[in-house]
Amino acid sequence: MGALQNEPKKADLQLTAVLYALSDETRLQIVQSLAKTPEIACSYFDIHMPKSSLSHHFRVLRTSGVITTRKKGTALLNRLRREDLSERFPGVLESVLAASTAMSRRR
Amino acid sequence: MGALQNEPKKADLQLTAVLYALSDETRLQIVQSLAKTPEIACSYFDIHMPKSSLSHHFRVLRTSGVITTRKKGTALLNRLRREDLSERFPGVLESVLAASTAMSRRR
DNA sequence: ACTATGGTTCGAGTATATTCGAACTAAGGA
DNA sequence: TCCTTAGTTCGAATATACTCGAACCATAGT
Repeated sequence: MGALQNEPKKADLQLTAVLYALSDETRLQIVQSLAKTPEIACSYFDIHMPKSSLSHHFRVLRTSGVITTRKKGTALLNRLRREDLSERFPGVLESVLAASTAMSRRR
Repeated sequence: MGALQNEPKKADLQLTAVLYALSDETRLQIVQSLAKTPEIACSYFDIHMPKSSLSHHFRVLRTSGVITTRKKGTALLNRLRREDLSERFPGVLESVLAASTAMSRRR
């Protein structure tokens, strides 16, 4: 509880909040990883960054409604809210994901 | 010149910058208006806000590459960079526009 | 009960954005 | 030439976000 309660319900998703959450390289990187796997723990990312910073970015993603987090033992498993997002904002997550993976492939 | 030179070339468009520019209600409102008309002057919006603030938001849209601005007499005409954006980030602007007009219709 | 793991929260410092008035500039019209 | 229009730029105030160490809190294992 606590962190997991800040997730907005589907009807309360705000487009601007979602776009803001996605407008950051680190968070986009997290979202890309989540797009490849159903559920991942925060610790599973090879993003070199103090855990309090990572936690901050996960919270932004969580409170904006991009991801959902559930407890599994001692870890927190994160999942993209694909269905909710594509119902409320069809194509947004999909196209951002496509564009961002296209960009990271280019480098 | 000056303001109009800050526009990034198509190849230099940054996804995060575009998403950031779109993650604000005022700017989204501007983008929605621009989507309905080919070109509009800044003064043409019924956004009640001091002109220096409006100018700021137009600059964010301009420097991120969402809009392009050209001079026409004493006014500046703004246009959405639809083609550039959909070539670089297919579907992003389109879906954001669709979602945002859907939201503003709801209120 | 102790310890380790995987995270969150707090707090402070720094950086970045937003707001807005005021001064400026360029172009058009009287 | 003077005035107006349409917008930019500057500067300062305020607000918001990011970064990160330190302290904290569950849960799992020993």
